[in-house]
Amino acid sequence: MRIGELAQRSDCDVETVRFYEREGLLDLPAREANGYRLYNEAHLVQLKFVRHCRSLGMGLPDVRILRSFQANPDLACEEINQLIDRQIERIHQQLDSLHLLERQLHKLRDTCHANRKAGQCGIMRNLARAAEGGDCSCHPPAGTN
Amino acid sequence: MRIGELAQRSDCDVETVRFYEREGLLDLPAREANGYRLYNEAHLVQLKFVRHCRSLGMGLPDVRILRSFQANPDLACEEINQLIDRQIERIHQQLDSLHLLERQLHKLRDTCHANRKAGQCGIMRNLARAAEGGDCSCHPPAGTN
DNA sequence: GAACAGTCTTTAGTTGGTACAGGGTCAAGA
DNA sequence: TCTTGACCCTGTACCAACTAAAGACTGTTC
Repeated sequence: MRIGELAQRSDCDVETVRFYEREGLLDLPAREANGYRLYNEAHLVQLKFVRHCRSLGMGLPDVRILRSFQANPDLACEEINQLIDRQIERIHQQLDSLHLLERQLHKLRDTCHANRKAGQCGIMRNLARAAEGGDCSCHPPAGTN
Repeated sequence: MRIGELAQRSDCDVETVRFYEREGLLDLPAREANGYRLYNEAHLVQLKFVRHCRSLGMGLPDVRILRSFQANPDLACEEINQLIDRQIERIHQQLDSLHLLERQLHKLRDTCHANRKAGQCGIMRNLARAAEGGDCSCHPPAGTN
């Protein structure tokens, strides 16, 4: 199949396929006489594998590592487990900081509901107060929660 | 004060200050005879304002908008409220997708605890099965939860 | 033969900075 | 006077993971 069909069957952009090829995440395809890339079912499986890993939030270096484990199935899988554990840890940290951010934004939002002039807006006053070194609603000093 | 002091007092990198200047987020400073930038306290407040907004996850275009409201305090603040509401909505969406990701990664992780060969590793087999079009533990078909 | 879809390579843009390279400035110490 | 070291300057390249576009070629269809 050509690149368009491969991309369509893997729900992936044509440009992205070429990008993965450059990044060494897909085996090089054969070429037709006119230079067009020619893929087989194995390429489709490879590409779906990469997309699946990406959908789990893995970076391309990690995907590359997992691909090397596929190529060498006799290696011990401990590194695979650690790799997944690192993803989980990363997600946890992101969740923590996003939860904090959510609280901060809600506190800030609660300082203005009316439709006032910007100079009287509680949100703007909060942001300005913080910039001048004072306390803001979104980042209250410890113990004031 | 010079750029080094400004950066240090705002807990910000010198390069970042110059970057914000290029991006139009800081008023242009005066220059000493030798070309060094010369800042005043107003610049420090501006910079802290920008950093505070960034710490709330806002993008630079949104910070630019808030700065324009500071410059025009007579404008209606409705747009400010909407801007904050957009941040909150964005955070909510990120939280949702991260929660989903977390569940998926935990399910995947649960398929291998032993130290096996990569070819027998439940994680690798799951990822490979998904790439071949089958069901994986991390993305179970609807209703199989 | 002309339109149009598909493909090719190469290059640049995205976000919010970070990191040089290669040079100038200035005060303190030998 | 020379040198060291800290600071500053501009301009450019780099990061992730694509995305888009320029400019050219191929292939099918009417």
